[in-house]
Amino acid sequence: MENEHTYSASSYRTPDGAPTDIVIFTITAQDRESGKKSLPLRELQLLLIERKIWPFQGVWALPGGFTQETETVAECAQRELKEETGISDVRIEYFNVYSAPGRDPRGWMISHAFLALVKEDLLRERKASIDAADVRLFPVSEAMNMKLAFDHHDIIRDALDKIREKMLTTTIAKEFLPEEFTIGELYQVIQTVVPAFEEKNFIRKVTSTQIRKGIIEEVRDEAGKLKSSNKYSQRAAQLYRFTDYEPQLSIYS
Amino acid sequence: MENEHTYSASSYRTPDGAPTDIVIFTITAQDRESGKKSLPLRELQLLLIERKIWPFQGVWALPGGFTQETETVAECAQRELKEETGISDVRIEYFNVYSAPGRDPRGWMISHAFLALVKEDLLRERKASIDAADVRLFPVSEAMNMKLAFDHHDIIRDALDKIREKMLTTTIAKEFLPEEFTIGELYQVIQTVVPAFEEKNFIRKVTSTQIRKGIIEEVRDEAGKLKSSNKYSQRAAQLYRFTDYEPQLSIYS
DNA sequence: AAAATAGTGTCTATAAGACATTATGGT
DNA sequence: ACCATAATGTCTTATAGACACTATTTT
Repeated sequence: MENEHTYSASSYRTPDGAPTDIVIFTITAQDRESGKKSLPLRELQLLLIERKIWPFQGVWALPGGFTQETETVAECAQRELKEETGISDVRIEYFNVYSAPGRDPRGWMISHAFLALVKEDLLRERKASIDAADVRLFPVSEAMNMKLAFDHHDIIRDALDKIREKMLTTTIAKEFLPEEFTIGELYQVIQTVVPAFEEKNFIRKVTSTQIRKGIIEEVRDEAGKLKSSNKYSQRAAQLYRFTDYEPQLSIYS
Repeated sequence: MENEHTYSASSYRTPDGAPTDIVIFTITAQDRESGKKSLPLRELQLLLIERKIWPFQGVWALPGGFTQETETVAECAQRELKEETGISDVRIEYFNVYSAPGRDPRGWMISHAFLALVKEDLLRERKASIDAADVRLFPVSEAMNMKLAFDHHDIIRDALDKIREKMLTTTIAKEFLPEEFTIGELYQVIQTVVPAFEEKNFIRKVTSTQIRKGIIEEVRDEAGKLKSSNKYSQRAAQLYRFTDYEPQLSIYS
């Protein structure tokens, strides 16, 4: 009877680990040197850590680590992110698995890749951990030309494709923006992630077109007066916030 | 020097396996009894196999099996699908990982779930394997009310959400249709997967609207004359085929 | 006044959306 | 003649797309 419950596959070769890798994107904003008020220069960056141990000692890599028996891979990603960079309370999203034989010199490792978009200020809390010599942001274009550990080059490429698609089809732009923002900031964030994006009448589409009307809404103060900001420009710009509405896209309607 | 290369994590607990599960959807078409020509009744179905061994002996489950060290999880899914059901040359797509502790009584198993959409006739080649007492199609609504092995209920629910989304945002409808099809068939396939889908002027949108114009094209015979079919109706309907064009959707443009 | 960003007016072509109407050919 | 499905006509309103123009406030 007990023999019936013997799991025959247990005598097979089993994986040597189920690691997670986390691709953290952020958009940095840097004020331009000209004394005048103007939109800051924005750049898409990602977070890497320098490996202190074999394999790929001294090489930059994505944060991540090994899943434990008592947690899901998503919980592992949250935990490792906290341990290695000090970042917590971030919405991370699973996007792919990497299982090519030989991808990890330590053995048979099937890695689960997550991505997260965080506001720049959250990264100020980052710290070097005992496992990493250093933690740093790199511009995405620079990271793609660096030597990276494992197949992290592929993982970053896939993550980038994914957020480009999501930037245009969902409201993830909000992950990069403050609660209240101007149309100019929103436009700039979209273009930072998707450089090819260009819409001549952007302000009209996003505010007055029927199907998109609900995505963002004007911010008003306690008295009900429209709230604006002249942080980036001489003329004050109307502030907006995202609503909870997520438009449903379709190629057939 | 050699000690430096010792993988310290190798002394940790490692997973007991990296299985794959494959959700195969098909749409069956059944002619209506009325002698007259009319559109067939279509139904979304999925393929399950009955387990012959512990755990969940005698319970219906998704096809799948254990990944080997020499293959990727995607290759495993293709191989297991072939072994258990006889289906090959199908485009399968990875969609999620299932890693909740305790999800598999055999031990710590992190499962990788794939989905595939196949034309009904491909399933005619299916066969019972040595591991499965039986292989059968079930209507999705019926499968969701059955007792299923492991967390396959969750996997199917997620797969269903995924194909509903993809049915409206990509051209996967082609996976369910013959090379040449009528607008009526296309409409019916979309509605079979997404019952809520309804478009009054469907034929016009899909054929004459600028942005969608390139998705499908009219089929012509050798002489260049428009080709039509009266398979489902008295009046012959124009035949169409999908092009290679995949529209890029955006909430901002 | 110049600069920099915000926002509106106006025009044309195209698309959406609703419905009624016509077309075709087998039973 | 009737039926089921295919396809078009017609009308109103909404959106796309282009581009010139006006608005606001700091330097």
